[in-house]
Amino acid sequence: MSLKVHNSYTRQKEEFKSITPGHVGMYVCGPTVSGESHLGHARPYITFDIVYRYLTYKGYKVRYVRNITDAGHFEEEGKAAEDKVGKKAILEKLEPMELVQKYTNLFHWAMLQFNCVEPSIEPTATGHIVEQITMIEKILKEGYAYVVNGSVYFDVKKYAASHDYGKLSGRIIDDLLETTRELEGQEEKRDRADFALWKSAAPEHIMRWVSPWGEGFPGWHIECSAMATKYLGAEFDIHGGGMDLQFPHHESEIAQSTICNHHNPARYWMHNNMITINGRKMGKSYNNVIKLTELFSGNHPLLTQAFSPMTIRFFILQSHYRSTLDFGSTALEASEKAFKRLWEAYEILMKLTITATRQPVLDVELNDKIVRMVNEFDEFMDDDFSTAKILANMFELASTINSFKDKLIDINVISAETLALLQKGFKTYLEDIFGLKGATPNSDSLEGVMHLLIDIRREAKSKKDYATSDKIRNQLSRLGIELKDDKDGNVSWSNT
RNA sequence: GGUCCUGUGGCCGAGUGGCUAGGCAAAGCUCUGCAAAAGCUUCUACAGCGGUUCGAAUCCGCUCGGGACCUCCA
Repeated sequence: MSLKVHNSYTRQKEEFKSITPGHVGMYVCGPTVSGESHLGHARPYITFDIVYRYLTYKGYKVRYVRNITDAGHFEEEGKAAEDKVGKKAILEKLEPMELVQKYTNLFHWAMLQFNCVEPSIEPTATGHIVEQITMIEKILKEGYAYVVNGSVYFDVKKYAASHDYGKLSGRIIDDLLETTRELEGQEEKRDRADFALWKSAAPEHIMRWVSPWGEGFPGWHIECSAMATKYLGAEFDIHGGGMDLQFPHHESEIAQSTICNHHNPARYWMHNNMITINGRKMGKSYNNVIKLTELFSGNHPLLTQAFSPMTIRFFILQSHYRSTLDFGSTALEASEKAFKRLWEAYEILMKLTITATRQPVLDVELNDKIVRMVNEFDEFMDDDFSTAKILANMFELASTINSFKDKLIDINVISAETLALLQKGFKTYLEDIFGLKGATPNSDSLEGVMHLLIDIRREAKSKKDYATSDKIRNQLSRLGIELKDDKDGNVSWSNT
């Protein structure tokens, strides 16, 4: 079976073939650590975490590079240059690097909560100023950039004359060149479509570096090109990021890298869609963001309760990464319940064993159905990472699993091989590929206490002392522990 | 204004022209001391109008609605 990936560059699903057999180089645009991450940011990191995990599952050795943007860029190109990081730092009376550190730590904490695998390399923009300057010099030498007042701009018009500028984002170069909209302070640029490779720093600009063109700071797009080139080479396999980065960020990256390295940088461009609220993109400019800390604590007017990182992760997995996903408290509540049910079924599944002592009578139809549905996991995943379809199959299988447990269906009607396949399929997908986790295991002492309480309750019930038995059940419920009377007389329990 | 995406049942969401996605909610039933959990059943939708086709949620056209990008943006 071969993996098919939707390539934004060609707007088609293409068979994935890595440049170096057995190896994959993947670059994903990481966070700008000048503020707290919100729900929208979680999507690419979780999406590409799944991509990374799946490629690994398929046997590839993946070098996953995700940058940290810690260099302050201009707030709005052309306007009085102001350092995003630096400006806020003054307000908060912090060193820029102190601020950067704080939000980097917070970001790492969030990634840990989401159970995202750490990237192989997590380079910072400030740590690669030299590489960026070197790259700009190369572009200048090639004749595709020009210097004005200590700033360097990329000559888009010249590039477009011989290259396909706008292909990735579906932009028409003439439109870009002819757009009548006037922005202030654009006089330096020869053309409106040009973008900065290096910006001369105004005196109040805190973050600044010495360069051949004077003190300044790198343009927004160059860091990704420089770091991707350094760690993945002139041509690598996958470049990922949010759809909103397609233009101008990724388009510019292609232009820079192509001139510098004489190579289209990435074979496959993957873009995740946005998370929306009431149909509108979640973003700072819309003032509708829900920070991850707010999500985890439930401390936000739009939230009815706190939501765990795994609920969020599951929520994201239930849709396809290229579709918009509409956030809502009710939608998250649904995901929370669904995930709980699925995970409990998974735990039950892992404890199931074939118990037949004599030759079992196989239910061929059920066997085949289970085998087919589990085998579809890979099939769906190969089809541009259709995680939602896999979950749909899992829910159908969950009913069967629960029926096995409740003895509504005799476990012995399926073969040991089928059960093993089912167990392996669930484990591999839920844990290894989807990166989901159940609650942290309970301590031995709590297990012991629960055992005792369940025992006392059973005794009370046998004496028809329902006052006592209900008291135990209700008090535990208040503590967030749910008792479940199983069909076979056993009592199981779970933290809610 | 330009470029592009999108409109699925109460809600969230899969959907490659023909076969019930799935989840949550709701209702009924089974089980249960009661409940919860679990299982089973019900709710059969594709914005509107035309067209192509034996057959369309899926292709084409128009209309209406929503959104993204064109500026920092996941």
